[in-house]
Amino acid sequence: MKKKEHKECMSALIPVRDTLDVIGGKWKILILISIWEGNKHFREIERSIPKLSTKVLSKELKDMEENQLITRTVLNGFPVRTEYTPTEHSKSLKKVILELYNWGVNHRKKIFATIPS
Amino acid sequence: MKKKEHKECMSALIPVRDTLDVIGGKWKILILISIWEGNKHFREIERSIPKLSTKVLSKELKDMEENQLITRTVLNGFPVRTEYTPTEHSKSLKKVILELYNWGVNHRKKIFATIPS
DNA sequence: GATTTTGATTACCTTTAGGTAACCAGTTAC
DNA sequence: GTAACTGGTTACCTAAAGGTAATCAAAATC
Repeated sequence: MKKKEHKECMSALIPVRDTLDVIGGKWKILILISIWEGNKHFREIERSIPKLSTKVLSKELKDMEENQLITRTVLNGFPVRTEYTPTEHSKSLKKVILELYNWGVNHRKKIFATIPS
Repeated sequence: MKKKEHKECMSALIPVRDTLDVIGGKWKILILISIWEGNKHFREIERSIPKLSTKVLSKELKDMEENQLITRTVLNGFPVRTEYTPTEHSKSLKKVILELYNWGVNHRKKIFATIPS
């Protein structure tokens, strides 16, 4: 028997990994949506997402700022307020999330159509 | 100052989570692509993906079978062989992955265009 | 003057994902 | 008979993600 052949997997998957890193994790999409919906302040965003802790929110907001999904502005006022606003770039994610949503809906149909057989 | 308003985030995000669970993780997409490319046997798939261990492959193949992305067939022969083949359902993921890829490519452009300023 | 609100940071713990290596039975080639 | 192939399983360990709770300063409210 001759040696089995196998094809090597290409690593042009880096951009796919990048995208999954940006929107992956338990909270990132929820936080993004909260900001898209108009929540601007730290506590406002925190309270809009049940069970989200300040620590995680703080870390995710930094990540999202680095990834240019949001802009952080410190307003000089008496109780110093910070504003988070979505960038134009962030909005290009809406299409991606919609795609994930559509596939997920269809997948549920497939799975539930087969299990109760 | 009146009580700040904040909007609650909807949880129609379950299908998005589902999709991320199905394609998330370090290896799932690589394994899928390997099978799409024609690799059918356990060791063949394993060798096509550098650094992938048998334990992780074994677990991921089970997950993928449950999610109806692949079909597992045991061929009764002398050295018992097992074949993994992609389902039609799995192919609907190609569009999703392409979408992730496109966004990732564009995201890299954005990020690298800003950092060396 | 004590508490509450603002936007956080820090230390510590738990949970999950993933990695390492040994081992199994059956078969075939050396 | 011994080595290597087939398709896996098991026990153990590490690393990363996430959760809990305390703390911070400055200002406003009670």
